Amino acid sequence: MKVSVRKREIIKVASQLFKDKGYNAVSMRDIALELGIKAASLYNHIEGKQEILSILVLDLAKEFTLGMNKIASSELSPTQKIEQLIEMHIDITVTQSEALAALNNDWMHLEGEDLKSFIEMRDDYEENFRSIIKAGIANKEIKNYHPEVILFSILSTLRTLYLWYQKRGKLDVNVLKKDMVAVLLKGII
Amino acid sequence: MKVSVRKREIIKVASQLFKDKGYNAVSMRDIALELGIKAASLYNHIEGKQEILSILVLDLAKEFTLGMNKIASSELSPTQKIEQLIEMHIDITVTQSEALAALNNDWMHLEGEDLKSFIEMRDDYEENFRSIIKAGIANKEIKNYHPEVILFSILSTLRTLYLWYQKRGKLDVNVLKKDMVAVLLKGII
DNA sequence: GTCTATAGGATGATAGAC
DNA sequence: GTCTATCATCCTATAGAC
Repeated sequence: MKVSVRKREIIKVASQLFKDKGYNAVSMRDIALELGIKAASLYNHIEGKQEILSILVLDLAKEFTLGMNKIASSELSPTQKIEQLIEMHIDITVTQSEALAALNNDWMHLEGEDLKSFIEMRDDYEENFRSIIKAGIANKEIKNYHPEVILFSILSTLRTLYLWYQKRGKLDVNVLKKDMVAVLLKGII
Repeated sequence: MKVSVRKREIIKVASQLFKDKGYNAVSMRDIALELGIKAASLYNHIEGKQEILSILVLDLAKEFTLGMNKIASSELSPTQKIEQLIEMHIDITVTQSEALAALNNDWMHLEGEDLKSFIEMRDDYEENFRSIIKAGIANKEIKNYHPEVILFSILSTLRTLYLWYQKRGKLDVNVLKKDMVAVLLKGII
């Protein structure tokens, strides 16, 4: 799995364009133009447009899966696990917001096995998160609301954080983590 | 502003396709196929593909703007205003999830004045929401966290609710409102 | 590693018959 | 109101020269 410098450049440039306009609205010519070369030259480094999307989405999905597995299998309490998950999402948002945009918005344009394996990873991730919440409710650490409402409320905030962090990016990451954990866990009133 | 029955059918079918695949991945031929006619026939009812997107996104944006203006200018407390906003989002999610998907994911494919007026409505909406939160903090009704974190956390949950409601759609709307208001306002622990 | 040239197909939209 | 036929343009990708 060695990836050349040029290939990494292509993926990076493409991810920035995907973030703004979406996978389908970005052409190989757009990507090439940004790199100062012709579209045909891209094919010396990558197999095609699909490969760029697969790398972006699947690499990040694997990173989320690894992080979740580590946290889920730890000895922490449910609440502490959720705190760790929130912090993981914030760290990934700060360092990989472009790939996160592709994962959120363009995963449906994956094809074949790539699409299947993405959906499987996403479903596993949600199932792990759901189990942590349910353990917390059983535990009395977490209030007895509908677990799906809790899961959705936290996940949707974390998943779209990238949209907002770029605009309000001046906010210190540690302040963000502290306030975000507090708002999501303890509410606002 | 009279809209023919056929035109409404076209917009409805298109919105369902846009929701699944995104504006750019849906062709006029796809829309026509779903209606059992040829792509060229669509142009007797609509100006073009762009018009479908404009109607979907701008009509819904205007509905949000109206709802916000009514709530913001009421005599309710900041917390009560936020409750009303949450309920409004849930009602719109339940009745217009396809248009909501377009508003969330495809607004950037609007052009010219339509794009400008959408962005203006969206910014106004957020500014109104922000003011309500700040009034609540000044009021001591709402805890003194970073207002942007509170705003983002609530808005991102409400904006992506349509993604989740379709999957877990069996949940009763009133149960959803009750639990969602509680989770967002009072937290989970 | 980049180029030019081009294949082969999809796209949004129009003209004009029925 | 729908059709067939078609245009002009864009798209991803390949072949082969340099």
